Amino acid sequence: MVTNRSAEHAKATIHDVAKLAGVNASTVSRALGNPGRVSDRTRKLVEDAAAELNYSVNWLARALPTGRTGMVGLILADITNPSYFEIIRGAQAVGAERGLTLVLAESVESGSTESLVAQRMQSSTDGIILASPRMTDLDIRALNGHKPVAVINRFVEGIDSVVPDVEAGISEAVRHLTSNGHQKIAYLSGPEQSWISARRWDTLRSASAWSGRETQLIPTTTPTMEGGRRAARDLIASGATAAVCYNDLLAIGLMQQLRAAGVNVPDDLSVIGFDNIFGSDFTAPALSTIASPLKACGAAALDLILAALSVPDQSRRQLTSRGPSALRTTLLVRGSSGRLLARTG
Amino acid sequence: MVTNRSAEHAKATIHDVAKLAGVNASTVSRALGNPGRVSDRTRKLVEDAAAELNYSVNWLARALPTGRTGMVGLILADITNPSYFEIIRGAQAVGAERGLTLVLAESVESGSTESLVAQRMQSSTDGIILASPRMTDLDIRALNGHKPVAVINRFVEGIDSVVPDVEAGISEAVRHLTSNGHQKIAYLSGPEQSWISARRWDTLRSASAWSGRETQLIPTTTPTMEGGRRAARDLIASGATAAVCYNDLLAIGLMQQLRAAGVNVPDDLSVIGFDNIFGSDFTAPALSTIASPLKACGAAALDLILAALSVPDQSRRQLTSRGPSALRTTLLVRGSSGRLLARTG
DNA sequence: CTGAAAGCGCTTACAG
DNA sequence: CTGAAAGCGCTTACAG
Repeated sequence: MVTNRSAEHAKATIHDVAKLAGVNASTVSRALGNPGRVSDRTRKLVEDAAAELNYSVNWLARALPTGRTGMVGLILADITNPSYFEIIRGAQAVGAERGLTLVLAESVESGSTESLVAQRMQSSTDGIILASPRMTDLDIRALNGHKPVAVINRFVEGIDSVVPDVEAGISEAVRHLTSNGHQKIAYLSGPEQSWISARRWDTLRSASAWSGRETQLIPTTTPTMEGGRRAARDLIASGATAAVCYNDLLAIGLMQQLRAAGVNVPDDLSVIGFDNIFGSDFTAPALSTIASPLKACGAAALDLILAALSVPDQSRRQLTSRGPSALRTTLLVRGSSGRLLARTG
Repeated sequence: MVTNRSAEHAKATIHDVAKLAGVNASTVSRALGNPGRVSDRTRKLVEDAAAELNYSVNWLARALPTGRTGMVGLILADITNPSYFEIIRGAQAVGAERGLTLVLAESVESGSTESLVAQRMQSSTDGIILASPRMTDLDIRALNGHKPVAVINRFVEGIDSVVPDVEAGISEAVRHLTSNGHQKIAYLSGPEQSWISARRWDTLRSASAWSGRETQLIPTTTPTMEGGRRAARDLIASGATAAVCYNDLLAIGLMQQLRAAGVNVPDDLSVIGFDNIFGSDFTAPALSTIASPLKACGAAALDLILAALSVPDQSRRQLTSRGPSALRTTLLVRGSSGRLLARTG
């Protein structure tokens, strides 16, 4: 198969339409953009000419004078990680609805490349959403200088933030574990630069302390299944009978390695994940997890950008929730957590 | 928390840099863009000024005269579907490497909205990748008029196409099933407009016929887990003892419903999926599936765009492969398929 | 090597 | 209601 994509008719511009319709280019612009600021007759004329020439606006060119690109950037730490898919979906859904398209980029878990990518995106987007940012508060605030920025899973002073309420889900989890006889709870942590991981750990620790339970931090190398597998040894050595993980990927990898090591879940050890990602209910046993309203977070972040765009120089909001709300986390008890059997001591 | 995002210093332009450096704007442009076409001394001058003003190029403005936006569009049928994640990853990876960023959009399985979205994207991207397109060949060719287009999972005459070789995986699957005693094989189909689904069905049918096996098409409503659940009844009624599914989502949903109906997989019925998506090995039993090199497809598509961009008006290529190659499909036998036990008869 | 000019495709006050 | 002009921030022949 051999074909040529010839130059054909170069794309029609506003001037071609103007010539065909017998009006000025500025009139074409108005007829197409602000109908109502033009007579019905000329609007019809222009529309017909545009249709005949198969004209469609050049969004890039429009963006230069207006300053509006119609795109919003979404930067993720790792495109591979299914936790982000729901965030993408949520943002994409409200974006599509409001005529905005998403521009995707990835920081590969690095604060500096995140900074770079964000800077590059800045000129071609109307705003940027940072999902689980790895860059410093300072850099984030600097970014916010020219175009609105919204962050997910982190509070940054002066920046629109959407953070699900972790407390609800974590205290449910602690209650669930304590009522099932667990005395020592481990936390498989996320990346060092992750604000939300620190937050989850703090919350878990205080909730456990409040119930008189011991707790231990188990560091991990990466927030992936591989990271979970590698942390299994430390977990077993810790003597904890339950593990709450920074995310489901860690939890799933952990379960794989535990099984390989002959540790039964949940009889010997309870495992609880975070996020309720796609597939977390496929595992055997199905993974208990603290569901995070990821989709709602994505949607909320886009809403914040939209709001900042329509009312510029306004005070920033921070979205989260106490009590029943779209942004609460909740515990999903499935098969991987429960009463301690084998190693009760 | 209340802060204001003040106007601050409006973003520095090339003219600000020019003034500070004491040169003409065109010189700044050259110094920053084509170093070498400028004296070392002025280059240094310009660079210092740019650094002092924290100047960074406006990509939008640059795109207008050059015609290069630095973005490539990727249109998916359904962002929700994990099958696409690897395509995104593959494209994203080579994009990042070559300084291109991905713009994402979704057609929600509709040819007409796909067309619309593609048209809108056209002006702000250097090229467009259609992953499993739902639009007509005609529309795709029209799209290709101005900017390069590449399609994945479909052959379109005159358009760069990347299609994994389905035959390898499907004939492996048929061999696997026949050697395990299956006489009748069903195919749970994908969307009507899906070229690749038709292709898979054709291939399955002829491979089965060649082995003297019967085959039957089972239509589905949507290529999702829900669609798989809904197709279970028809499958059971069909009398087939093995089902090959258009994708893993269908297969996983199907397995859920079969279990609910008391049908044992794989003893009563073998199930084989397509794609090897994330989580397909979490199921119990783990899903046998025909792995598609999705990531390689995404990367290949981006490569084709890049090639078309660097050598314009060239003849189009169609990537696929016979024999050992990055674009072959292969059968992954896991727990959901095997020898017929219960209903052998 | 560098400056001045024209232009990329659009929008938007400003007159009339 | 409509036209002519200026401008968005950049690039790139064209002179010199």
